[in-house]
Amino acid sequence: MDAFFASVELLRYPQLKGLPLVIGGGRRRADDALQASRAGLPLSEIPVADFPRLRDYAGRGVITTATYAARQFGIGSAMGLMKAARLCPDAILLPVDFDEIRRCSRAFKAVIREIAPLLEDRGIDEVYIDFTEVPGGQREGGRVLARLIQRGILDATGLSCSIGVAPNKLLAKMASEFNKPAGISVIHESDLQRLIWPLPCRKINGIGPKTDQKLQALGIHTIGELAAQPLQALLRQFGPSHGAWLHEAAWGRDDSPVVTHSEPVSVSRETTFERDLHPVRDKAELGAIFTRLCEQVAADLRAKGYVGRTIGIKLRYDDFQSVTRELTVEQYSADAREIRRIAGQCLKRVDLTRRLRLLGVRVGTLARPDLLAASPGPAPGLQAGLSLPLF
DNA sequence: TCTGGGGTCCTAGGACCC
DNA sequence: TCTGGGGTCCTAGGACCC
Repeated sequence: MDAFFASVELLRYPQLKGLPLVIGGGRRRADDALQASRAGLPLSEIPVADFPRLRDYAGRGVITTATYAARQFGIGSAMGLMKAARLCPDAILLPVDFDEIRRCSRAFKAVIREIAPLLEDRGIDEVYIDFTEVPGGQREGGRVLARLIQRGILDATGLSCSIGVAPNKLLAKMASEFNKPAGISVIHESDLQRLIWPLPCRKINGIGPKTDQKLQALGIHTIGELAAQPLQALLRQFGPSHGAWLHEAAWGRDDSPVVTHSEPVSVSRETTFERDLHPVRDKAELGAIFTRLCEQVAADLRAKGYVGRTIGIKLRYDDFQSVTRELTVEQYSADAREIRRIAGQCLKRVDLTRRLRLLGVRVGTLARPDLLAASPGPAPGLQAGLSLPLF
C-alpha cells in the first residue's frame, strides 16, 4: 500500500491532500488541537490551519509514514519526530488510528482474496500473492491481473497500492518499489542484470543496516557487485547460511513459497516512557505500567485464543541498551496475574540501578487451549516407561 | 537530534538425555 | 582419567521487517 497510514487519514481529511503530512508520535496526542476545533464540523471541513504541526510536538515518537510531499523534505519512516520537525516544522502531524488502519487493512486484503486466494500476509500493509493458477493470471505477464487488483482495492477503499510481478517473492518485492505510488512493474529473470544489479544491496529484502555496512566495508555496494563475489568469499565473511543466502539473493533466486497460513509465535506489549524512569525512585509508576502491560498481553492472548508458557520481559536502559529475560514454566496460561508473577521473577534477574526508557512483556511457546484440552499429554497415573538395551 | 511497537527468525552456549 | 555422537529444550542477544 502506498504511504498507507497517511493515505488512510487523507480519506477523512481530503483537505490535506498534497501537503506534507506525517503520521506517528508517542503517547502525547498530536491531535489535541484538532479535537477542540472538530466540534460540530464535518471532518473534511476542518480548516487546514487548525491541524497540529510537527514543530509543536515535543515527545519521543518516530515517524510511521510520511506522504510523498513530506518526503521531499528528507523526512522518512522510522525517523525521530524531533529531527523531522527540524526538516519541515510546518508538516502536519497526526497520530496513528490503529482501529481505522486495521479496518482498511482487512478491506484491501479481502479484495485480493476474492481475486487471488493464495495470499501471504506480510503485516498491516503488504502481502505476497501467488497468482500462477489464477485464471487470466498470465495475461500480459500478469499485468492485467495486477491492474484488476489495483482497481478493486481503489474502488473498495479509496486507497492506492503498488504491485510488482515477478517469478519469485524476492524479485516481486523489489519490483513493487519501481513505480511507486500506484505503480505496476513486471520483471522477468532476464531483467536481472539491467534492473536489479545496479541497485544498492540494501534494496534486497533481508539486507538491513548491519549487513549493508559490512558489505560496504568490503567494497560491495550494488547487488551486481554482490553477485560478482565468489561464493567462497561470502561463506567466509558471513557464515554458511547467511553467505549462501546473500549469493542466491544477488542472483535473484528465491524458492520460498507463498505461505497462506501461519500460527503466531509470541504476543507482546511494550512501552517507551515519556521520561526515563528509575527502578527505585519511580517504583510505583513503573509497577503500575508493568501491571498494565501484563493485563494487555493477557487480554491480547485471550482475544486471539492462545495461552503460553514462556513469559519474558524486555528492558531498555537510558543508554538504549536492551536486555531480555524469560522463563519457561510447566503450565500454559493467559492470566494477567500469573504472567505478572513470572515476569516479576524475570525482573529480579536484571540490573535495576539504571534508569529505564522502555519496559515490555512477552508471552511465547503458544498453544490453543482447545487443542490442549484435546491432547492433555501424559495424564497422571497413566504414565508408562519402557526401555530396551541398545546392544 | 536521539532513536515506536509488534513481530519473526537465527545463532550459540549450556543442560540434559540416550 | 579421558572422552563419542547424536538429539531436544531453554535462554539471551541480535538482525531484520512492516
